[in-house]
Amino acid sequence: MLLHVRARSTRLNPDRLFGQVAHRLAVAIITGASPAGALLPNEDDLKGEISVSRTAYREAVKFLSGKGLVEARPKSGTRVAPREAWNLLDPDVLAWHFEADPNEKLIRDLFELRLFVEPSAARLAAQRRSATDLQRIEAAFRGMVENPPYAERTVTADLAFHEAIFAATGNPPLQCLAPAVCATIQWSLFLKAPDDRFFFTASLIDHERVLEAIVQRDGELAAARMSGLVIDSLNSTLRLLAGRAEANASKIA
Amino acid sequence: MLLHVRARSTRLNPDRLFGQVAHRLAVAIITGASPAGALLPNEDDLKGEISVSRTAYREAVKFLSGKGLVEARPKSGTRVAPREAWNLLDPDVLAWHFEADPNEKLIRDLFELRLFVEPSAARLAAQRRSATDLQRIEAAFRGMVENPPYAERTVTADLAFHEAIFAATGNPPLQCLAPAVCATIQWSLFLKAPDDRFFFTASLIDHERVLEAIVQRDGELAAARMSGLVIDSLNSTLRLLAGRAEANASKIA
DNA sequence: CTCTTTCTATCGTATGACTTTATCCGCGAA
DNA sequence: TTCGCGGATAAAGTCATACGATAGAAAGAG
Repeated sequence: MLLHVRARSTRLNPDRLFGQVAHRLAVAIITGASPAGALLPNEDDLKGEISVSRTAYREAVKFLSGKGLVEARPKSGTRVAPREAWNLLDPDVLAWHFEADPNEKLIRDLFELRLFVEPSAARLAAQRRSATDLQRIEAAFRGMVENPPYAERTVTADLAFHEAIFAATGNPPLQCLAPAVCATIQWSLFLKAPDDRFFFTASLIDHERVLEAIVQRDGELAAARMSGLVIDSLNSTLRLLAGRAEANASKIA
Repeated sequence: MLLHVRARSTRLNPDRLFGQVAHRLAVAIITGASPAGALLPNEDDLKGEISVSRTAYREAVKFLSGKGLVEARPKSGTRVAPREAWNLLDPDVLAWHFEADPNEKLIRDLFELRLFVEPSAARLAAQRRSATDLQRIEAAFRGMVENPPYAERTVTADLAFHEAIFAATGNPPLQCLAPAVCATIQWSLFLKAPDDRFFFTASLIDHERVLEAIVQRDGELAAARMSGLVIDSLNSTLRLLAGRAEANASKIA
């Protein structure tokens, strides 16, 4: 199941050659085609596998090593790092994951993480938001209302809504979780795209209630409502995943 | 105030030349010596500035670009990325931050993040821990008890304690926050090192209470106690920071 | 069988040439 | 004057090649 959900803020330029190499290697690693501890194709041999110079290859490896996916030790070879070392919160790594192996466990784990951080972020946002923070959140919400359900611009607005809340916390390390959260949302919305409007309306109401709490500067209320939003979103996403699994099962039978 | 707290799990090999270059660039960026949007020294010009080949320099840039610190575009040059793009949760970036500019705001923000995620992590750990998970947590706690306060091994055990709790959640994306949490702890312990034993004993009790709740598989209790632990730790760290600021102020006066 | 030496494969670094691309700037048309 | 087009240009990107350093394997000595 290969999905092409483009990451919102990827650091990898796919136009560049090294970027393509990095992408190929990353997908191979994440799918498990190259298991942990496996040696990557030798820097000289790789000419045969993929026609690319050592320079481009090495730069790709450096890029991946920064994300913990590979581990290059002099002379002994470049090895795939153990899964624990991967930076699963990195936007690129997350995007590759969704592309390569978007299993339910990952979705659940990410929603779990959302459930831990987004309500807290909403609380802080309600307490600390500046006027411009609020404008940004409101503008994003309007974008969700004024565009058709599941349209490109609606999704963008949804992501902007959540990102703006993180931004309003004034906590840069916390804000670094925004890309991961957005990637999760984006992927779950992608699943729903062709679905009926019921969830969309419900989600809209959830968002509005969070916004309202932030307007009122009511931190606890904002946190509680954000919890509700995330839980609703998780439930509908899981239902769709179950539907998919069912469809696949019947297709096999 | 340059501190040399070595990061627990850094991906950068300081023995290698490109690693040193990456480090230099990173510190310059994080301190603000190279402000956002600033051009990095030209790939050809840099020969004059630092005596290193283009290859090594480019690999350093690739490494940093993966962490969002810089952004290279043909013709326009390699620029320092805006602060929002930095991955502040990356172990390397965090380590550079502590080394370059360990200001109080960052500490507060990181503790805030801890306060959001660690209690939740402790809850999950209590609910889901396996026997081996528990052994790991207990072993770490023993390491804290059996070694002298603020000794190298004690600090390591403290970090291992928190990391083991994250590991016990069985949620890989959540586990990716462990390095950031550990870096925070490590830095705060570094501050306290020469300090009296009162905080240490208090902290030990906090840890023991968390452990106990996890043993009992009481999620809510574990979460509550972890909150207490983090808050205690924050308070003592802030007190020490205040003490430092005072000392500095009186030194100036 | 073990220890030591040698050897080789592989990464790290350096260099120069060439390619691609985005920006700038000037020209000409509307 | 303004706008749009296109070429010049500078900088990053890519490639090929070469050499150094060393980890780990293989071979040899005891």
